[in-house]
Amino acid sequence: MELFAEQGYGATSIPEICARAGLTKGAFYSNFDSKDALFLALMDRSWQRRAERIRSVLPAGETLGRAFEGRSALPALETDRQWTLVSTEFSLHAIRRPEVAALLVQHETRVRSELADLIGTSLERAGRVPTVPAVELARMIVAVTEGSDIQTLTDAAAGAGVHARQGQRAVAALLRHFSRPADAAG
Amino acid sequence: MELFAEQGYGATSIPEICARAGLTKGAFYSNFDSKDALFLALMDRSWQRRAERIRSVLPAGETLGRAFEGRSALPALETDRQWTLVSTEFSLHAIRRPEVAALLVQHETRVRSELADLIGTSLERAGRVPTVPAVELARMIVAVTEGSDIQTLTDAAAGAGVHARQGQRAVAALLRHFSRPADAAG
DNA sequence: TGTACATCAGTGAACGCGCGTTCACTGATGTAC
DNA sequence: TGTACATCAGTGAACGCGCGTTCACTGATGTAC
Repeated sequence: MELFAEQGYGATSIPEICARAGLTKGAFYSNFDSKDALFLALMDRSWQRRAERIRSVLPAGETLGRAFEGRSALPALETDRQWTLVSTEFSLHAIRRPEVAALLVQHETRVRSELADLIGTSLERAGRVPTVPAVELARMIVAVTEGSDIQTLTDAAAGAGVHARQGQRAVAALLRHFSRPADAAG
Repeated sequence: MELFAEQGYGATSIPEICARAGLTKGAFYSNFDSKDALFLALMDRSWQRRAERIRSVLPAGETLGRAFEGRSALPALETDRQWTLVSTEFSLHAIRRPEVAALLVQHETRVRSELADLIGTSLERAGRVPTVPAVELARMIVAVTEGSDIQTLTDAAAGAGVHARQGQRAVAALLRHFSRPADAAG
């Protein structure tokens, strides 16, 4: 993960990975068929970890963009440089390889449906109901979050003023725009 | 561009580039100092072309998400596979190299300010005014568009049902949420 | 128009190095009796 | 507890190949007179 984040997937060689892991190349091939197989295994583990982290953090409190003056409860997950770099790289990898894309879509579908539940709960707690299917709302929220994360990291790398809050503002806007008070008409 | 889109930047070798271009490796080194230098030159040209295309398409009509029942005029730029792959790859590249990030931020700043003008014009035509600085709105719109483009390409690669319109809906929502009728109070 | 020279993008051979991959092996750990 | 064998993650040497980079060169195009 460190090397893929620092240098990119394609630019990282198997010998480099082995050196960083403190193992020989033989050990690599006794565990994985190829660099691709390692990438898949790595992402699978990362997905599980991230899912756990999201599950443990999200219901806690901290609102994401304070969508409804603190009454909604989608907490912000701060931009994680390594995760953003590697998972974006993996998305590109998947777009190029249909069989990998299928795995990624499967994972994203799971994440979105969990997030949709959470959005439903949050809105409900704020006395609102979604006006589009919650999974579609989840999809838009993920899109704007990922796009913002890359912007944030680019600005940070350039030493430019960081606009980290903007992603959260956009998420709050989407939550509000695609929901209405529970007692009002659609 | 073809090779970078198909295989990724890091995974593409200079001899491959030369073979595709029908030139020898010597010719490569007589034109560029390194693969990085080629990437920069390529992006610079792509940025100019894309800027021209945006300028020529945007004022035409076709609304982006039909934000205000056709009265606003931000046309949709359909997702361009090669551009999305290569420019995302370039963003990752920039995040890893501060001096490249500076160039990218410079370009993005230019694009955002042009887009901000366009947003201002579009809203005005719809009898509305932005409630946040138009460049911030532009930033959010770019974020959600780029995030959606990657989702769209991933879904397409997996053969899953495509949700290409969702990015546009989100953009429309942001435009509406961060503006108000020109004659009403802020 | 014709000759002489300058320029310079592109050639192609050469180099050493690190790549991906294979494979016979070692040696620590687990199991059987 | 002690001995014999099985397992298997990891070793390290070996291989041929393609990589990035250099460099003396060619030959088409442009300029001077």
